[in-house]
Amino acid sequence: MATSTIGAKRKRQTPEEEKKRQEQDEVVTAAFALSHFMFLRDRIQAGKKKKIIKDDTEETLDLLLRWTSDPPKNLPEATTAVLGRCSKPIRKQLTMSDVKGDQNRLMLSKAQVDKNFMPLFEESDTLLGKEGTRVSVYGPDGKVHEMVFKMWNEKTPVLMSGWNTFVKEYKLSMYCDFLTVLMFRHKVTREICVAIDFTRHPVARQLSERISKIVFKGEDKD
DNA sequence: AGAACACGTCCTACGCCCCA
DNA sequence: TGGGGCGTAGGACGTGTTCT
Repeated sequence: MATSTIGAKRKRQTPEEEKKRQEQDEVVTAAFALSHFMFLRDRIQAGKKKKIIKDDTEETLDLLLRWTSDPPKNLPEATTAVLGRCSKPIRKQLTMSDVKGDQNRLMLSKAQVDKNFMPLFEESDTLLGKEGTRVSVYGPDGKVHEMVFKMWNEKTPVLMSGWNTFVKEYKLSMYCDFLTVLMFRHKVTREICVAIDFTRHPVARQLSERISKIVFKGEDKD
């Protein structure tokens, strides 16, 4: 029941297509409501302890393994038109801090950034500097958003300055939205760019360490 | 001047690894 | 086997900047 956005093209829909789309929207809305309900229930069950109940179910693992084993989807034309040297994609489940309005940042896994993104950087790039690197972020629809990619304390890679707008524009939600983040060099300008797609899954909780490891770190295998 | 926003740092939870 | 140390990711919160 995952709904991906990459490659989605706007075109006039027949009444049947429109009805089908509405049905899909209703399913997604229901998944959202269920996610929110389960999140609140978990927080109540967790009580005073801040411990978060994580999703460690085989259903979720199976769902995500099928998602990550999918062949790469088509990028929007606006992105493929400028696609130069390209990194391996990083996948990530959105967390509370990623979508919190007052944070305006997307935290990425250092291990995956080091492995997948760093080979694209050159000495002239200012990633490790205090100001970070300005990057053009291509959304699922090919629209470009200007953001800053930097390392905090030389250990935490974050995407900021514009991330908040991105979250609002695509109505991203914690836990149920999963990002595919791809870094590449612009074919003409040679600047560092990022392409972000998101896929919505019926997942209501943060993934357990076990599932994260299998699904995300398993991708590191060459 | 106060509110809102953006950014940065610190704290905590958790997993992994090593050693007794 | 289990406990202590360490590293990492996520979340909380403080501070600086901009806006009204």
